[in-house]
Amino acid sequence: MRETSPELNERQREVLRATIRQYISSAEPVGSRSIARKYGFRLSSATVRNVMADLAEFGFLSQPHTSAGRVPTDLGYRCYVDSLMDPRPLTRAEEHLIERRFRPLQGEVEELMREATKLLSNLSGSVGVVLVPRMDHLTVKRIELVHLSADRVLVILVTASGQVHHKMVVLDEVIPQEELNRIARLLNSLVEGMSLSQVRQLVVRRMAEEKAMYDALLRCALTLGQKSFAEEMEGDVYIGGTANIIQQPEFADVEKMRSLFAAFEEKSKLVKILDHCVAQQGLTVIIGSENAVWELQRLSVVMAPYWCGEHLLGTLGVIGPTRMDYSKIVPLVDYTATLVSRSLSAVVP
Amino acid sequence: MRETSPELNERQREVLRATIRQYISSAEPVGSRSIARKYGFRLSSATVRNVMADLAEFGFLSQPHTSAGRVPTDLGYRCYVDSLMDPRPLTRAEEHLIERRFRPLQGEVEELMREATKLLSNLSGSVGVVLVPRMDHLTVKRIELVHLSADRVLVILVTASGQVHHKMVVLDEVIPQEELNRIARLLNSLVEGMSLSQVRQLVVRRMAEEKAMYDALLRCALTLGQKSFAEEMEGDVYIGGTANIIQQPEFADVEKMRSLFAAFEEKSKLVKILDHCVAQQGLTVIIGSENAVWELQRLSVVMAPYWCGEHLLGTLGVIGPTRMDYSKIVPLVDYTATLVSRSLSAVVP
DNA sequence: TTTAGCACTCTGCCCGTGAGAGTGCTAATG
DNA sequence: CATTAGCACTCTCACGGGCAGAGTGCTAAA
Repeated sequence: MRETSPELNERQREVLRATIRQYISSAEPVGSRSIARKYGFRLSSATVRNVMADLAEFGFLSQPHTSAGRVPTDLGYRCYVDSLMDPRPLTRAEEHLIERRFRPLQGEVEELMREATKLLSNLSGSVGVVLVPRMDHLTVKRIELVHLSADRVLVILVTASGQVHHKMVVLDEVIPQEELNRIARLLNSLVEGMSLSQVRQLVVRRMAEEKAMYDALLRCALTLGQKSFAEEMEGDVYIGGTANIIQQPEFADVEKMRSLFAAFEEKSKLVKILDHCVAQQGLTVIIGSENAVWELQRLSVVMAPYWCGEHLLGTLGVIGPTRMDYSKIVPLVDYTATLVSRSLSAVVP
Repeated sequence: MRETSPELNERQREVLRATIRQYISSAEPVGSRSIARKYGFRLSSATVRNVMADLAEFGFLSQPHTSAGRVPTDLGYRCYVDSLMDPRPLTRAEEHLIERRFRPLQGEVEELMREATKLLSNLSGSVGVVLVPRMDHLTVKRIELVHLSADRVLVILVTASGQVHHKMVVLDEVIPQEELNRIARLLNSLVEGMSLSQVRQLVVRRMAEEKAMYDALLRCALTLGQKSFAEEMEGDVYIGGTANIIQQPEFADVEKMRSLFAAFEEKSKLVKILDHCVAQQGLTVIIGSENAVWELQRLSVVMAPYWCGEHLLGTLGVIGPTRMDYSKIVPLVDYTATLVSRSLSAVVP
């Protein structure tokens, strides 16, 4: 791989584009003849052969073995995605399909996420994922406390976007439900509208102020708050359409596939990718070996962030073989992210 | 298949048992020689051969082709599970492992379920599932109402076992949070301690009594209750270790595998099995073609119910190839169900 | 009733062969 | 000088024969 990839002339670009398109649809090494024919006979196979040899030397194409056709490298795909492909926008029908499926889910956040993975996987033929990252900048709508048993309290947190999280907290002392209600009221008046990270700061700060300690109720509230929100809430991952990836010819290798599915189950692995992807604030394509997670080395990821109002909430997208149809999937992910953002933002006025 | 399977003599039983054991561990057709050798030379291969021919005629064994070894049929496994195998109890170490992993999860129901699928899949080498069926007979601990936006209210339901469910309800009128709090208090006083199906009945009955309609608050409460609990809450399914099943040699067929994974994603399919399984009130083994869901025809299911107090909550178990190690997995599922029940029952005193 | 022996069958593997696809190189062409 | 036609070469893959191995079923002997 070279530091500055050499700029290609028009013909080289044409040949590379045609080769990759062909390979994406056929999954088989493509020879010079079939490319030459695609050109409408304007070039002979021999010429194309020469061009392809150049492209192979640049590192955009490779041969499985001498005297086989050419296959795109990750670098080739990168070039294709960055400057060669022309995105094929969704059809009206597809847009309507997506819209129709999202419409009835206004405010049902979990359902919305699940539906998004389904849509993404169905329309792309790959795996759809939706990532809800650490929720530090979600705003708190309300906190409820429910007395479960002697020393156990269930803390329920509702965010402005309608998500519900709960956590069980074990207390040192027994607090009856009546008292819990008072504490909840106090807690709500303190934190409503704040982001979670602000809440965490607030709790720490107020705990430090010793004068707070004279108010038993406040002390209780702060202790509870600390126990509930001390640790960062880890992100959630929705995933759908894993069955799709089994068919892909690149997954004949059973062991590769096993480790891939194991990775899908281990959510933390997927959150890793997210971090890489939230950094850039727009649609991102990660191709094969560019991926930090080794189980995904043979896969590509197309992800786009989605928003709730002006808060970045998470990212969603598609995981599939590097040989995926980028020109179709990129607009799909883009549009889905837009619609999910719109749905989420509609709830908080 | 015969109506009354012929009772086998001791030798036939011995041979069948040895054959199935051998096949379970090797996954290859087993010949008469290897069985004869296992016997400690008490029988010649020729004799075993005759016995196996009988067993094949009875339908307990079959041959992939003439002059190959024998393979157990579903009927053969059935016989093995019912009367041939001797369950191999968990080792102390395994029991402790399970106990240790469950102990810190007292009351964290969702976590407990997830951990159970992990344990089941790890220790069995197959897929672990936990099914929480329609929750009609869960008792209500508390209901909370949170005002989300103008006409949207989030209804949060906490069960006695510590599960949290929520649902968004769209109202015809705007109800401020203050009012919601009053409604919630009323609702709680009405339904605390009832089962969900009782709540549903109550709401219907009270709605019918016209006199209730004069009390605006009560009317609101009932309307809300109806909207929240009208439809049966469908069961939830936790599933883990799907990666395990990929390695199994019986899943070389890609299309079979794809449809299987699609079935795993479609939870409703799995709930079907549950129904079949809750009917019998103990540990159940469903073998291959006995299964009603066609995607699972080549698989076996070992499931056991678990309880919260004296209420049957759901079932959990293992899905794997028919060639699974029943004598180990049956005790595993049994013990796991016992421990999950104990954990769940510990919360509600 | 059990066992030894034997002929038979079916699979899986190795290996050589040949067709097919595609390349790289060279020389001819516009 | 870029392009093309031609050709020898290489590599894969599918096919088929041959062979070893495993296992059976049957028969006859113990």
